[in-house]
Amino acid sequence: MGRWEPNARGRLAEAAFALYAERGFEQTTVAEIAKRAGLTERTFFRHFADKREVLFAGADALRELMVSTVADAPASLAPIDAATRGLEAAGAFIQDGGGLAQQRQAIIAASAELQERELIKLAALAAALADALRGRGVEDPAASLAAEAAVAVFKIAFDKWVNESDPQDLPLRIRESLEDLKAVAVGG
Amino acid sequence: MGRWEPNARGRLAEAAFALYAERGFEQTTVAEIAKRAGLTERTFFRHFADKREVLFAGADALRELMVSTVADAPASLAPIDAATRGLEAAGAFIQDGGGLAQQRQAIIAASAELQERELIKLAALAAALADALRGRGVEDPAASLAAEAAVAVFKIAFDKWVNESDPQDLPLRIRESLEDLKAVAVGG
DNA sequence: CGGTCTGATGTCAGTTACTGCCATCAACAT
DNA sequence: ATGTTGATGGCAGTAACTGACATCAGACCG
Repeated sequence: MGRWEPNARGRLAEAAFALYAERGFEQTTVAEIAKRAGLTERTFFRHFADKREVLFAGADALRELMVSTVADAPASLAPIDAATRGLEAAGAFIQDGGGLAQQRQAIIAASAELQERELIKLAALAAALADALRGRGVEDPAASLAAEAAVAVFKIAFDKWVNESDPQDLPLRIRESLEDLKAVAVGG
Repeated sequence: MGRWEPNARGRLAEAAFALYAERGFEQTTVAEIAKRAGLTERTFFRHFADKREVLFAGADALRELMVSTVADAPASLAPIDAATRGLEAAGAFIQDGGGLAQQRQAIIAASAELQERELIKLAALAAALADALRGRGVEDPAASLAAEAAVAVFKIAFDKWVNESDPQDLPLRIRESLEDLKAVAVGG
């Protein structure tokens, strides 16, 4: 047996998640999280850059999944459709999380601070998607606009999906929202 | 002469702006801002909710301008075009700010914290635009999608404009970006 | 003219997020 | 055995905020 219980990071994340859900993000102190995980405040900050970041630990992996999906999408696809393939892949992943996304969303929805962090993660996602599109030979501003539009589609689709009583097919909601956007964009 | 120098709020904003520009946002303390304005830290927090908010004091007025412009736009306009009218009005206002927008943007671009705040202001803007569109009889999800797409257009257009050596016609850039988005959206 | 009230500010103590620095000590390598 | 390493603890310090109370010029009132 090691000197310490294993998986300190996981225990911290679990404790934080539980406490944020119970009392809300602002009403939870890092000291409480650490105590619940059997660790100290200092150790929390060695594993997570700040009190918010613990809820966004998976964002990098999700972004990489989206980027590689876009990179591997058929070259025949238009930029907006290629970007949406990335969203669908992420959507399928999120959906298989066993309700974690819903709990996480409830926590975030209750805190303006957490919404700020969520938004900057989505902005980073848009930037990464734009990069991936440029890698497919799409020029700016089309690449940036397609990426931003795709993220908007994702936001709307996720919001619809997460508020369903029994969230089912997120990739489908994404495709639906993309069609809605196309209809809206032709507009006048 | 009054008991205190007049316009405490304005002096605080000016001091904050100058210090953020000189040393950067994170390297500036609220105590320094207050001292430069001839006031105390406590007074700063009576005028501004937090250290970031001082840079976003005008956001409400800008949002109201956009919302009322959308509400007053010709009923014949498609949702995305009505929303863009709101953006153009805001763009004209920003452009008349005498270079303030450029300085402000340079400060924000240098700080992740400030970018987070900027993004949540833009999200609030999208929500307000969606409301205004619903007031025009546009149903969801078209209202939300048009609003999100419009804000994406604004982001791209503003970014292009602010990085020009001699920023000229922001409303024009917005119209150009809207056309680009329409071209991108028809896609596949 | 004198009293009272108000609103903007000051003062101060307290909480909490976060950081830097050094100590500890099991596990591992040599 | 001995040295090194890596994850953790402990502790002091900074700075963003917050709540409670004091102050006092000017307005208002009689």
